Amino acid sequence: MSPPREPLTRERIVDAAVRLIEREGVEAVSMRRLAAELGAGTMSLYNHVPNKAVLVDLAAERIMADARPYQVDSDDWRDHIRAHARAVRELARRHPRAFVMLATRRLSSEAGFRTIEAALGNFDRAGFRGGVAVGMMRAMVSYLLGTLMREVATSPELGGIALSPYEDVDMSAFPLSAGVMDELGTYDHDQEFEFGLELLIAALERYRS
Amino acid sequence: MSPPREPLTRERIVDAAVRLIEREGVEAVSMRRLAAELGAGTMSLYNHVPNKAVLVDLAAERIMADARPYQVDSDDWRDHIRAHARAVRELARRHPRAFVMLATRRLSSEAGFRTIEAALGNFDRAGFRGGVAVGMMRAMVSYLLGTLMREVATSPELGGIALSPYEDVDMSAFPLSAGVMDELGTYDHDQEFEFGLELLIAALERYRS
DNA sequence: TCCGTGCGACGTACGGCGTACGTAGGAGGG
DNA sequence: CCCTCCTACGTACGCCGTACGTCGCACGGA
Repeated sequence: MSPPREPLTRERIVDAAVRLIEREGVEAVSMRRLAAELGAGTMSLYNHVPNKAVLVDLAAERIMADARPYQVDSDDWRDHIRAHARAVRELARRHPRAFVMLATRRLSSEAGFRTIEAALGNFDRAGFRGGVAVGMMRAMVSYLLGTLMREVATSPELGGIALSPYEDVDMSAFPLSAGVMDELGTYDHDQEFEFGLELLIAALERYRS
Repeated sequence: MSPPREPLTRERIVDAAVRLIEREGVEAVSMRRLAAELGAGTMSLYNHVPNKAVLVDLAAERIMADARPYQVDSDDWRDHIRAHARAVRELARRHPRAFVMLATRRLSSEAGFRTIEAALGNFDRAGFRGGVAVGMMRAMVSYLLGTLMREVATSPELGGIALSPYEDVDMSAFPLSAGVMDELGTYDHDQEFEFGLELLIAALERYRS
């Protein structure tokens, strides 16, 4: 009568963790809850995973592995940078609840270097080498990290702010803000992402000449 | 004999929370620990603060209030933007353990609009108005958020990574990375911050013409 | 002076957490 | 047939946030 329970596996545990993270965020993950979701005893998990921290690490890695290498058929370095940036954004949008966690975490050396190498390749194509290329890559990473954190934080489908922020503030003290109140109160993430991206690319172009 | 205990106050509680956050980070804050630090019973705190979440909010606000308006004597819009950016960085460096929390949190409308208004003023000086100015401000905020998160996360004095990351990775697969291994393994936050900042300013200049 | 009355401090208790530790049962090899 | 080892699991400890009830004290009015 007892259905032969699927045996516990690191695989199955990490899967469950990833699902839970994507559904309710990292803070919802607990060993007890995970075990319950798997129909197992809490402590059984510890036969496959040393502790919660590395379980979360494993889940983060699994999600990271969902980053697909970008595809682009162009010789223009700008198109490569655009495609790379958009691929990162795609990852963030596929896993909004996990993104902050991913961004905070140190990536595994292997995957990390794959990304770094690709980025360096793009800057190389643009004519940037050595320390300058590293600096540009880091500036780009910073911008991506920042916009995407903001985008994820303001996406309404996960409790992000709706606002309009001018509840009980005396706007007469802030004339410039008042003049762009409509723009301040709304987000067009597609357009904003592209705007910032083009801004940075323009800066690189200018740096070249 | 008993020294007349200083009475509990919202003020004193928030102070203790701020100190604890700056010393050990938000995750170290607990009502029990805070009470112990104040020589009071745990539940006494609830006479002055409705729950932990708003206590942390209050602490965040108090830290935020430490943001000093920047000073600069120049008519050049670039200098204003530089000064503003550096002021934000100063705040992050004064409160590294709290910065991620601050960045994640929604700022109080009043302080928020003061910052926004100042930023819009700088873009106005540069000749940018309306939606374009808002877009630029957001791009700038994204960059600041990103670099400073990275800077704080990699600052060694709070458990940031030391690395050199090439533990057991086969570097021959990543020739470009291998070529800049020294640069990848070290951070000069001052220089990197300024580099990215100048990059963005250059982009704005180019956009103007 | 005495008596409410109200407020701040505190203890207890509940349900949750991560996990150290001990145990039990079954599978596989000698 | 027995021994070993691996996996699953229960119990327990020390944390957490906080609902709730109580107690003592200061203060105002009679």
